[in-house]
Amino acid sequence: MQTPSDNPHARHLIALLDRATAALGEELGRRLDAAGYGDIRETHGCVFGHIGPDGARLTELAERAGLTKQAVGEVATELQQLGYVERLPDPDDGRAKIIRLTERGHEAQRAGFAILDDLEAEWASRLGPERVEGMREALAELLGVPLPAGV
Amino acid sequence: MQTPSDNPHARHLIALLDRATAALGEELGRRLDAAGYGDIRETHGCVFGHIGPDGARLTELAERAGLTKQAVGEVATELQQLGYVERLPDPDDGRAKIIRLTERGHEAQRAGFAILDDLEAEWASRLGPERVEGMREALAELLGVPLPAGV
DNA sequence: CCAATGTCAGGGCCACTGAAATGC
DNA sequence: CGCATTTCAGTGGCCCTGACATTG
Repeated sequence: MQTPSDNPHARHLIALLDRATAALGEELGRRLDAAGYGDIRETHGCVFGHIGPDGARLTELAERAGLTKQAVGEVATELQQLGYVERLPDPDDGRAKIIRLTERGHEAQRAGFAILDDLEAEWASRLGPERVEGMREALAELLGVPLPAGV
Repeated sequence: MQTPSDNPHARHLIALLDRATAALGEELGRRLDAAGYGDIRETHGCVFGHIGPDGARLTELAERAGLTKQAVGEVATELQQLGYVERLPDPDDGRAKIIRLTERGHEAQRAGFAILDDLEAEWASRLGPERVEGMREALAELLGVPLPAGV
């Protein structure tokens, strides 16, 4: 199954990048499921992936994820019902609410990040660490994402 | 706008790969639009990206794209209405139909591939060709996509 | 009065599952 | 008859635009 390479498009970066993203996403989902987080889907990444220990505002999350406030708000509501986040009034701004991970939310985030680290390590063991790091640096440079010097 | 890097997730390959895919896809759309193909959307790639000069069966396209026959069939119907493909009965198999690019369809496919080549060349000029080729080879190896020796 | 925050309502795109008609 | 190919019908996920109440 999956795309055979009997067509020229298979070599295009957009195809390779897309498939690689999908491969990581699917495996992440599988392992999260196996780890007891079967109710977490890929969409939820717009919250888990951009929220820090102190929580964040909806607007902030939406900006970081490149999505609308409405879209992220819907995800936040779902994660709230699942018990992964809570909404607290912002003491400094009556309009805003702080979206914060619950204890279980923190566990899920750590589990997800750990799985992603594992997957990258598996890639590194297949390709050699330099090639994986070369890819990360190349992508970060292209996208303008600063990678901290120390790792 | 776009994802700031004030969170650890920004360094994860899945985030970088996803953003890179989106960046290429959006720019492809913009340039196709500018080239007079404003009615072609990203979804159409499941046909344009996997169809050869002799056309292909629906089942074949679906397999290559990793989508269901129904999904690709809907795209094919839309592209047919737009005049980019035609459906011909398969002379060897009464059940099947051959989906083939029309003349305009071929032009569009060539235009799209040329734009993707241009975008990759622009990346190469920013990063150095070795780094882009290194990325392509790394991804192809990870995904099991054989890259032809020549090039 | 204007801007920012979050939410409600509605819609569109996309790809899925299920079921059917036809031909091998 | 079993299986492959295509298509019709229905559904759900996901993210959008627009409008609104509330607060800074």
